[in-house]
Parts: sequence; structure tokens; C-alpha cells
Amino acid sequence: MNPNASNNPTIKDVARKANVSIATVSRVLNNLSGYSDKTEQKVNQVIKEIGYQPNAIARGLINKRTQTIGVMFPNVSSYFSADILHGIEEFANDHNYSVFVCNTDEDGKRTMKYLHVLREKQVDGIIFSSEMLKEEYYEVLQAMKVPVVLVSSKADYASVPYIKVDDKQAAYDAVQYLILHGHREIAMVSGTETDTMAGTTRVEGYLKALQDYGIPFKENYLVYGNFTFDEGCIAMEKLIQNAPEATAIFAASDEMAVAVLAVAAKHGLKIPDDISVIGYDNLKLAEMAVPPLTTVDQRLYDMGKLATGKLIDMIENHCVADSSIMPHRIVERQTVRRLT
Amino acid sequence: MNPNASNNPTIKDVARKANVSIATVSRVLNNLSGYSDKTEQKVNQVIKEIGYQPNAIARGLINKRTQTIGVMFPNVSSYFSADILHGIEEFANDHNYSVFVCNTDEDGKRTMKYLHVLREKQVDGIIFSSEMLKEEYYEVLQAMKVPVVLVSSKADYASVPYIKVDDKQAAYDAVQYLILHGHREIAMVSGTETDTMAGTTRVEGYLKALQDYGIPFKENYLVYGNFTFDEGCIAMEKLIQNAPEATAIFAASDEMAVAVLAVAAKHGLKIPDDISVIGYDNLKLAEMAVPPLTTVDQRLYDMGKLATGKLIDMIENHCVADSSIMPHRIVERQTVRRLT
DNA sequence: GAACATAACGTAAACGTTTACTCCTGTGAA
DNA sequence: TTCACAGGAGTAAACGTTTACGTTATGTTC
Repeated sequence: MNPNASNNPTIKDVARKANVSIATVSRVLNNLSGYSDKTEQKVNQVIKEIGYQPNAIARGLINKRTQTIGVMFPNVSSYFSADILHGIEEFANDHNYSVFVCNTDEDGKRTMKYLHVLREKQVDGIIFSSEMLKEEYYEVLQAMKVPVVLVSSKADYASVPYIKVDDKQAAYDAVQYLILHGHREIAMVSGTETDTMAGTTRVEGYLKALQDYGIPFKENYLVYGNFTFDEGCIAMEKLIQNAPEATAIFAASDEMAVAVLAVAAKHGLKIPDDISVIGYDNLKLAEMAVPPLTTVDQRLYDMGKLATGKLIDMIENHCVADSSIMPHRIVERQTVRRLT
Repeated sequence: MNPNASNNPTIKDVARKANVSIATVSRVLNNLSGYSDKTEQKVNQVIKEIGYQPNAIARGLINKRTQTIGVMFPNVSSYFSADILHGIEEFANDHNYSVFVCNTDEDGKRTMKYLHVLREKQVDGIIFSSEMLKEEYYEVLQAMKVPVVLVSSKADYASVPYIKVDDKQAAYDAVQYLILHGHREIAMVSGTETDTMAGTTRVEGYLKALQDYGIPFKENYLVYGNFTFDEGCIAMEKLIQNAPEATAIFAASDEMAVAVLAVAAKHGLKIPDDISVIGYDNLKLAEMAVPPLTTVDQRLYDMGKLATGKLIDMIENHCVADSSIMPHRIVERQTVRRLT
């Protein structure tokens, strides 16, 4: 009588049926040495027969490794996160890691809860995406003693590498692109005003480009959104109200750029005839826009992959990876007009 | 000397420091009965002091429950999946489950690999999204003995509930909406021809509506894409070529509808003046489109939540949940013109 | 004050693996 | 013939929990 009929078969069942010890089964499972070809075959045959699959939980308990990483996003469903997640997922899976997704909502409480859950679940590493790594988070991360990498974000802790583009330079390039196309009345729809990561640095790039080309900055040309479409719409409305002379707009995210397009259309403004627009991110969304959006590409998918590579390296080699500045480039589509 | 200095503290450390047995610590941890207020306080104090957190892996081993579910998508980064994932993630987290994301790429091999990984990792349940549940998958799912629920998909297995809208009816309603707006030359950009789920059923709805209103079906009015923007573009090009008399187009996904918009614009066709368009999904993308896309809403986010609710119910109550037909509705925006 | 219930714990087995040790057997060299 | 050694295998401890069961002390009831 099988003493273990209803449950999934365990290594014990295999051992019994193959007339060997569980140690031997374990050895062939992990292809170590210490068994003859004959037993190996016998064991493998039994495994096939009874459909045995190792229990990763038991494995994790003794190995203190779960082959699992956690990924934290401010908003999983944003089109921005989706690309990064895709890269992470793919790389992780190819290297035999599974990924827990966490949606922080940019909420401290939620984030802390997730951090604790991830600790309890014994993840081998954590990727923190597009969000500030607050002191508070860093501390529990330290306590967990697991590697962390930041993507599309940055922090000044030696032990946590980051991957991001040079936001200031990228913004500079975008604005310069506009300038080189003959624009001088350039407005900006910035990201969150308090975001020192992707908010203020891009504004700095904008300001610097203006300055380098001797274009005076006008207060009313700078409005803030929070990177989303909805706030992008509001921002654009303000711009139409307060800066009707602008001939071009630099939006700090593609979502907001698309919002600019939408609101412009609503007001009967033609793109790029009446106003030029350049975005930031190069989401699929940019391609889909009408007209297709000129934007700065930051290769989100690759950033996800790269981040995961670094993380796994840190996990497996107990080292700390270098940070990377991701190259960016402007992809020209049809929303910027050359002024004659 | 602390015998466990470098590692995370365990229940043993707590027990030792609080001068109780590990059983007692476990009891207060799970707030069972069997200890005095005094010991409870002492234990809790020690827990705080040394920053103890339970090890979910060890727990999982003995409880045979991991508080973890797996979610399979054909493409995690599609704007369609993103909404569903968001709903799933949120509901799961609120009920103390973590979620593993899996990206199948609609590839049988990959899917099978994931299924095995999920089994090894001992997930408590699985959500299968927007993909056919092949016999092959069903079998290993059966062997795993974990609950499964389908979202935006359907299968005829009594043990696996599904959540979806009535695709045929929804398509019917969309086309009827066009008809009631005076259109009779209605083309369709369908989803994958071989997809009996979201492909052919929507075509059936289209056909039925035409029939009910006495409109003859024209072969050249029906083209196929695979729900994505790129194939939507190709499909629309075909339509412009082969069905220039069409006054309205029903697209089987918002992505394809947006492709229709884009290609139309490219050809100088004005929406909705020259041609009307209705989509399917009601993604955020629909709102973002220029002009905003009229489409049929299928509440993806809620479907994700509902699916997770059902799954957790099945996990915790060892029952099998009912299937649900999600209500759909048409959300009117600006891509359909009333023909006079 | 005996009998008994109950609260408050502790002991140890169990979950499914991995792995350090140990043991046996056969082979080749001296 | 003896010895060393290696290959092939088993035993048992360990990972960090939960929990069935046992034990002790403290009432409570008659």
C-alpha cells in the first residue's frame, strides 16, 4: 500500500520505489557524483513514472536560496512599468528565477508591508523601480541582507547599484533638438516637482539647454504634472492658457506628451504645424500616437534585463555590481516641425 | 555568545531570549491560546528587540500553503494584460497573497516550463489569462491539484471557472451601435483567426448584427490581425485598399482600433468624419487616442480582482467557484459619427 | 482534602530537502 | 597476501516552522 497516495510524490517515494536511499536520489537530482549509471537510470525512470517534481520550498529552506526575486513598482499597470517588467521577467525566467510583482502605489506604508512580505518569503534579491529609495526602505533592506538594484532611479548607497539614463543630459538633448529645429519658444511639461530623480533633473536639462543657446527662461513656460496622462492634460490646458506663444513643448514623459497631443487636438491645434512636441521614454504608445511621437528613447526593456542581470550576479557571486548609465537617443517621428 | 550572530534571527532566538519554548513563541505568533499575558508581552518585546520575522518558507513547508499564486499572461507588457495584472496584484496583496508573474509568449514550451516551476514553488493557485487552456496544460494543472481560474478566456472543464464578457454579444452590441448610428458599410478588423475565444466569437457577433439588420456581409470587409497595434496597421491598410466604401470599422481590440486611427490619419482620412471607428477593451489607451476612442468596456481591472477573489475562495474553502460573465458596456467618445 | 478540570507551558515529531559522515566492497599496487 | 584507496551507497542531522501530546501547577468542587 502506498503510504502517500493523495499527496504529491516526494523524494522518499522515489527512493522507496527505486530501492535506494533518499540521499542517492538527491544526488542524481542535483547531478552530483556517487552513484552508478545503473542506479541513475533506475532513479530517473522512477521519477518519470510517478511524476515526481522537487519541492522548491523544502529546497529553499535548507539551501537558504529561493530562486526568487521581488520587483517593486509604483504602478505595475502603467505603460512605463510594463516594459521594464517585461525585461525583468524575461531575463529572470531565462536564469531560473521567478519574480514577485509588487505595486507600491508610491505609498510608504504599502512599500514597507511589501518589504516585509518579501523578507518573509525569503527572496534572493529585490529590484526597485522608478522610485526614490527612502532611508526608511534602505534600512530594512540592509537588515534583510539581500542585494538590491535600482532601475530608472538612483541612490547614493555604495551597496546599491542603479541603472538609469542621464536624465539631465537626455532632457538637454531633447530641448536642443527642438532648438536646432528653429524653436525658441519652448515650453516644458515637467514631471513631479518634488521628484529629484526624474522631475527636477529633467527641468535642469531644459534650463541648461535654453541657457546654452541664449534663450531666456519664462516662468509661465514651465508647468508640472506627475508623468501621467491625466495630469498631462491639465498641464497642457494651463500652457494653452498661459503660454500661447510657445511653438514647441518638451514633455517629461510619453504619457504626458500624448496628453499634449490630445489637448492640442481638442483645441484645434495641429501637430506639428501649430505646435511641436517631443516626449520622453519611447513607449509603444509613442508609436501609436497620431501623429507618431518624436521622443527620447530610454530602452526600458533593456534596462529591466540589465538590472536583473546585475541582481543575479550579486546574488550568485556575493559581489556588488556597478551602476550603469543607459545610453539614450532621440527617435524622430512626426511631432516636431522645422521652423524656417 | 549568540550562536546565531550573522543570520536572521529565528524563532529559536526569540525563545531563548524570552526564556520560553519555541512552541510558545509560535503560539503567540499565530495568536492561538495557551500562554499568559505576561509571556505574550515578553515574547512580543523580544521580537521587536531582535527584529524577528517569521520565515515563510519554513512555514510553507509544514503548512503546505505558501500564500502565493501564479499568474500567466501571453504578454505581460501588453496594455491589455497590465490592467488585469493590476487588479490581480491589488486583490491578492490585500488578502495576503503574493503573485508570481509569468510571461508565456503564447509558447507551449515556455508555458509548460512555467507550470512546472509554479508546481515546484508550491503556489496555492494559478490564474490563466487571455489564453486557451490547452488539454496539455490542463493535465499538469490537474496533477498539481491546485485551483485554477481563467480570466478573459474560457474552457469547458467543470473544475475551472472563468471570467469573461460575452464576446459575441459585446461584438454584436458594438456593431449594432454603428448600425443605429446609420452605418451600413461596416468593416471589421478581427483578432486572430484561429482564436476561438476572442477571435471567432467576435466575428460571429459582427455577422449576427449585420444579419439581424438585413445588411449583407461582404468578404472584403473582414480582415484579421492578432490584436496588436502592428498587425492592426497592416489590417487597416488592407481595408483601405479593399474596402474603401466602408463608413465604419469595428476593431476587436483597442490596440487595433488605435492602429486604424493611425493608419487613417496617415492616409489623410479624418475620424470620424470620413470613417467611424469603435474599439474593444476600453484600455487607458482609448482615452488617450486622438480623437478619444469609442469602445466597448470590459472592465479588465475588475476582472482581475474578481478572478483573484474566486481563486482565493477556492484555495481557502476547497470549493470550486462559479464562472462569471462580466457585464460590458459601450463607452461613447468621439470616433463614431452619426450618419444622416 | 481528594478528585478533577483547566491554564500554561514544554517536548518532539513532522514537513521535504541537502549534505557531512560513515560504511562496505572491490580493485590495484606493493 | 596485505593494504590503501576509491567508488557507490546509506544514515542522520539540519533548515525554521507548526502542532499533537505530555506535563506541571493552580484552582474548583464536593
